[in-house]
Amino acid sequence: MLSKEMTKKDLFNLLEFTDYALRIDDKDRFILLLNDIKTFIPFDYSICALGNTDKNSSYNIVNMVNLSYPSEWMDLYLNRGYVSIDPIIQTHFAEFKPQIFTETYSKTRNINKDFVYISSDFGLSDGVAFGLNDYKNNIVSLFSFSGLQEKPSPRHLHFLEILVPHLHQLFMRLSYENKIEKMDNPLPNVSKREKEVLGWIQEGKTNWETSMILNISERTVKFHVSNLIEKLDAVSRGHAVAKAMEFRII
Amino acid sequence: MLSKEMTKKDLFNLLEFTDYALRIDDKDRFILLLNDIKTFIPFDYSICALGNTDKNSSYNIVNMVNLSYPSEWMDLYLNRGYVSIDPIIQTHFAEFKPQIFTETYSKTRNINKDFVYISSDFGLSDGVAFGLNDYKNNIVSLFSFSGLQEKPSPRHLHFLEILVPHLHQLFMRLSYENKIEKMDNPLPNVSKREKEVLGWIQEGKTNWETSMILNISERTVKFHVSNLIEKLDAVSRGHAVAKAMEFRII
DNA sequence: CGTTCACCTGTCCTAAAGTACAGGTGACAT
DNA sequence: ATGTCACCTGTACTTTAGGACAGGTGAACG
Repeated sequence: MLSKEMTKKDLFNLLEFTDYALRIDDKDRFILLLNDIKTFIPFDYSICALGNTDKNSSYNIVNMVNLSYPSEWMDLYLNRGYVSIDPIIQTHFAEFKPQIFTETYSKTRNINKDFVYISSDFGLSDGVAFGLNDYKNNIVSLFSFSGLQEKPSPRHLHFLEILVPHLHQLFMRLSYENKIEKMDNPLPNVSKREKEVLGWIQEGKTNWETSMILNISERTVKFHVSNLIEKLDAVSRGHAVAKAMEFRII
Repeated sequence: MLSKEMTKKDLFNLLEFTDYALRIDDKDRFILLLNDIKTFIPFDYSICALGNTDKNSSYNIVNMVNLSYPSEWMDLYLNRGYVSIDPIIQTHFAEFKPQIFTETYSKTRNINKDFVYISSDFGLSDGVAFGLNDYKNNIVSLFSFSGLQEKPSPRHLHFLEILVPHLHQLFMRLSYENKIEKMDNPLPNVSKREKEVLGWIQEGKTNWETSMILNISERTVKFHVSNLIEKLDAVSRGHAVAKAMEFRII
């Protein structure tokens, strides 16, 4: 698959890109990196999402990072529930292969005309969508680049083929580390003292032991634990620790 | 840093390498990948390790994967505690930069002659050591390639400079996911039923609720919980869940 | 100056968790 | 055939946890 159209400089740039992808550790730099793809493929808008796929072959988007899609379009998209009629999304989670928007649109029957017209109005008429399927964890990523300044060429697709696995891994890593907030799922706001208490619960300390360690009364520890259980929407201290660990609060 | 000595084919191979590194998901393939580095740099022996560094600038090796170092040498190395006198290790965790064995040896004062002679007997007289420092998590990786068939050239070092970050990330990921067993820390052997119970504790269920779910008596649930607490070296159900999550048993 | 919020403390009571001791079964391997 | 192991169950008892009350302080902010 060593394409002749790729220059040595291209390959070097790609290699540098993969190196950056390893080192990035926050959402902001992730966004900058995604923007850098413009040096390979000229596009105006991009967005990426992680979707959970479960056994009954349905999906739900758990994470979405909008880089540059117009906010008016995003509002429309989310409010009108376009996520459930978007042919790109549907095809992505069903067939799971790279797509060129226009090709998918022309293949899709019963397509929602409004969706196509309005997206076209926003300059999103053509684009490419790529992603990876992590079968082990039932997670699918989707990277969408739209507002292309030229028709997607095999060279562009080849670039994406190389880049997307790195983007996928990076996106997964940042999501897993809660560097990217989940949709409709803001992290619980746990205070400093509560985290301390949580830490000692995690170590298996009883309320009394924790009270001795922190030099406060046992009652106060119980108070913090109660608040933690409520904040974390848990039913017991053990549950609270488990959820806090899931959220990577501790 | 686009070296002229690098051919287009080299860059392409490196790019393919980075792609493989993303997809690997078990220790065996990790070892195969490390072995593939021979196509870039000819060596006979290699080994890699992860070390924990704490505040007081000491270190301790937590993970080690020996690919091809002679087992007799490894036995000697571990039994005689060479890890604490090995100049390569000491320099790695102190100065933290790529090393060429012979250079480090010549710079090191009070060097243990036995160590150098014996390692030389095993054909490990020259080699290169690379690694990355994850300051955020206080984890350092070390990749050591020895028994070089030629003197390490700038080209070789450049290859490693590109490869090592990918190896580091892969090694970290597999260790984190417990795909690579920790040294002297075998994973507790938790039975299937115990895992079920553990899962429900994690969900915050009480013993009685769990007994209803699993169709067994509450006493039996308590029995399993007790065994879990013992196996996981915990002091309470909450602690057991926390430890199980750390070990990635659940 | 009132409001909000993190933090702290108390009593009383019930529901869980956890421990000690003492058993039983069936599967599978040496 | 004896042993090991995952799995299951019981009674009786002590310790913890957690909820329902009802308060307190000091710091920050508008």
